[in-house]
Amino acid sequence: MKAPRDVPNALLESLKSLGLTKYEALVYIGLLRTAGATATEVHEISGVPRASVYPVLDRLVQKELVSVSHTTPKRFDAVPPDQGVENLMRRIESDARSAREALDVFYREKELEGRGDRELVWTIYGEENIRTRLAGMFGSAERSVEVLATWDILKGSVLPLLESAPDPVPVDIVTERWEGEQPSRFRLHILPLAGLRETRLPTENLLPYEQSGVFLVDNSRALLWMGAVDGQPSALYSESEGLVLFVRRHITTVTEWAKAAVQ
Amino acid sequence: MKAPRDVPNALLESLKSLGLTKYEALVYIGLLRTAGATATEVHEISGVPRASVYPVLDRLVQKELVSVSHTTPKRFDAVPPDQGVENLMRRIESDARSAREALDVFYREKELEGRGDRELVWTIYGEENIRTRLAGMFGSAERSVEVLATWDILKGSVLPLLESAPDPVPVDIVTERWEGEQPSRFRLHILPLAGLRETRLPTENLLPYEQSGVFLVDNSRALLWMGAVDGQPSALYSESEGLVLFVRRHITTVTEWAKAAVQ
DNA sequence: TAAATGTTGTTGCTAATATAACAACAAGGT
DNA sequence: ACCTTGTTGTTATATTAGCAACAACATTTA
Repeated sequence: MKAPRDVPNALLESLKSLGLTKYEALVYIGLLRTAGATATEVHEISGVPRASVYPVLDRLVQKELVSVSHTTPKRFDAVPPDQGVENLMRRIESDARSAREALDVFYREKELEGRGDRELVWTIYGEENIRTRLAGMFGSAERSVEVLATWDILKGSVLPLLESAPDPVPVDIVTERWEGEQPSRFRLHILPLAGLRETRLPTENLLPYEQSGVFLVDNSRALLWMGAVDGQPSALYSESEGLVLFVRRHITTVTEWAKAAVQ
Repeated sequence: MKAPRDVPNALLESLKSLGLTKYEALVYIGLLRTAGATATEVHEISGVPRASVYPVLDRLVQKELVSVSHTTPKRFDAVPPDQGVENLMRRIESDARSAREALDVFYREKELEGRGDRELVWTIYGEENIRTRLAGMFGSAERSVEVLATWDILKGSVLPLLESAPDPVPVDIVTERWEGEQPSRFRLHILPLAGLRETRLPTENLLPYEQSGVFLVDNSRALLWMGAVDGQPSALYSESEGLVLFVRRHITTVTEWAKAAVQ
């Protein structure tokens, strides 16, 4: 009989987050390695106590991960991984749907009451969240959109979002280089960094980071993309006068430097 | 201050299966209903003990469900439900991917060793699983495919699968009616049930069920679709001589009856 | 200014619950 | 008589939930 050869811990964790317990995972994996095992064999292969194997198998059948024979003793067989994982995901996705709907009810209530976060500075974690916020900012712009960011960030994450800015609103972009054709939709300001290096201007402070940038909309809402600190990128968002003013000045200053350098 | 108004239990369960604990769910929901709450306010709104609120908020930030302000005291805000649920699903889907890959490794090992389930009868639960098995049967057919099933099951689940049968293999279908054009790819045998009713033949035993059918491939592999017993449909699958013979005779008999009735 | 009060954020401990593991046994087959 | 299957109840163990106490700091009051 096969040994209850041990299972990578990462796999157990993954299966747990798909809704299986440790035993369910072990039994399913054990069954994948055999064809039609009895409960006792399942116990031997998976290392799960024999008595626990019965309820576990019941649950796995319920979850559409194993099928049962009609012999006595019963024999069990695993559904192929693709199929099985899909069966699990179906349940989870349906949960996600209903959760989303129920949560929206709560969320809508808040929308009515005005937002009181005008003076606060928020930290946003995760690129997805940052991009969503940026899209919201650009989409609701009424007078101006100003972007000062490294090319990598523009290319990878920001440019598609800028499309959502309303047409009449001017979009200023300051960056250190541009690949591909220069779009007429935006007002581009390229910083000749290579050239600047040779002047005595403090170029290291111009665009000193990889993957960073500042974004200002309507002179009233600012977002600071801080790049990846500990794995996932984070950003600051604020509508406070202070931070907006800071960003306002920062962009102006850099643009002025750029002009000076070109001359 | 808002009351910790209670939360539908189904929602808590859904969020749990997305990987949140009860507290995490309560705090997230509480935050959805406010704009920028301090830890203490979160405690008041969600009903979660104040001391527990801090670690819970940490975890929610980690999971990209809430953002933090930079004030003292810190203020917390929830990301919108759509976004939040999507962030959770991203983790789960990545787990699903890695689990599928890891499981496949185990599964492949078994593929090599010949299948020893020739004499067994398997119960398959869930329409998805049944259809997968049927697709496998049809796809690997070498000499014959025979189908005896009610029209509802054919139309809803089986016909698309039959396309996967190799071209030279003859496909016989026996059913009680046919909507749409009759495909030349299959040999159709329509049972004039309405007419049969008036004879003294035991028509009730011909196609007595809703949503049922039998499938036979190469005279060696049979599947009995048993319809929905307790919610989800189930089926028997077997390569055993006994069951195959039974199905063989069943199909033949019904076909003969049909001929007799037409005459 | 100093004491009183209140709030934030931490730490460590206890209670409740879900999961895991074991022991014992009835039913049936050899 | 023996072995195996399947069931039941009981005991550990881990995770989650809940509580109490406190240091740090800010705000109020005498």
